[in-house]
Amino acid sequence: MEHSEEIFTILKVHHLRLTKTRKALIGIFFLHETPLSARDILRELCEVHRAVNKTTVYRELERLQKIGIIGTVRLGDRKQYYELAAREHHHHLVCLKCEKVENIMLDEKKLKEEAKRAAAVKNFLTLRHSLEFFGLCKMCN
Amino acid sequence: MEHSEEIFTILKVHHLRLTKTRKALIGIFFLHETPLSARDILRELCEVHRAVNKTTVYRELERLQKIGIIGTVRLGDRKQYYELAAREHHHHLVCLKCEKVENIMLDEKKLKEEAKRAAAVKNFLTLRHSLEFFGLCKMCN
DNA sequence: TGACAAACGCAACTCAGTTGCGTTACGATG
DNA sequence: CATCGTAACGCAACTGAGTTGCGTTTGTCA
Repeated sequence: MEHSEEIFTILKVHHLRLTKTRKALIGIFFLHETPLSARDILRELCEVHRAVNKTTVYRELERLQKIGIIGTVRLGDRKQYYELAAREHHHHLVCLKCEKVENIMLDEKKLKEEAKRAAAVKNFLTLRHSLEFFGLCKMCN
Repeated sequence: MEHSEEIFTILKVHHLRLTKTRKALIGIFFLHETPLSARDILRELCEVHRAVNKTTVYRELERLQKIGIIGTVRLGDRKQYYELAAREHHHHLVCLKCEKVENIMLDEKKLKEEAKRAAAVKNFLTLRHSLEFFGLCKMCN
């Protein structure tokens, strides 16, 4: 949790207070390197911290996203998942059996060139992309 | 709708009857080349055809998916989208402003190699992937 | 034409996320 | 240290996508 300090200053800049809930919530993100759902976070907050309302969690996630501390991903189901934005750009391997998620780093140069070329034909300006892989993890295949 | 005939034989093989609703629903997919949500389909069915219940639409979509006539995609929101599986493998450009969706074809050779290499390290067996691009379309930028 | 299974409609439900509103508490200022 | 404004909070009620159970209707085949 050595990066917490700089996060706390980011919060200050945005006039966000350092409440117990917020501190605990940010702490949780440092304990996991794969994306978490609102439900995951709510459960973990209530277990290790104290009872927190789901509305608070959703509002907090929205705020942290807005100031760029966390980012969101979709992993095939209808939930939204959240992870620290500071981590290096990566993609996800999602196991269809046990639902475990792993991160992978890809050399995307070729993909980006190709995507740029294809999108340019349609006059489309790409701002971001989502790329996830679904299959069977080490334990499940 | 020239491909309808072969679809009808696929239905027969799977003991699926040729009901008015089913025929109309399949017809709708031939009228659109970009993915449709259940709500889109329900609306269009009720407009051009007749009142259909949403449960029927969801069950129908599930059946057509099971026998491989349609496939599903996620486009960033929490809805599921459906499109004809027979179409060539492609990806989507999603406009963040007007929400319009366009298809693009990509040469994925390099991406596939790279993904295979990265996944192999984790002993992960990739079965499918999702790759969508988000940005601004021709009209919106 | 009758019978049987597939298909259907309806109502009630789940699950993720949102909204309105009244209350609590952080932290800046005096 | 007291106070005051606003950020943060909890609660209850809501929305929107999708699901389930069950009783009724309708294709299809003998």
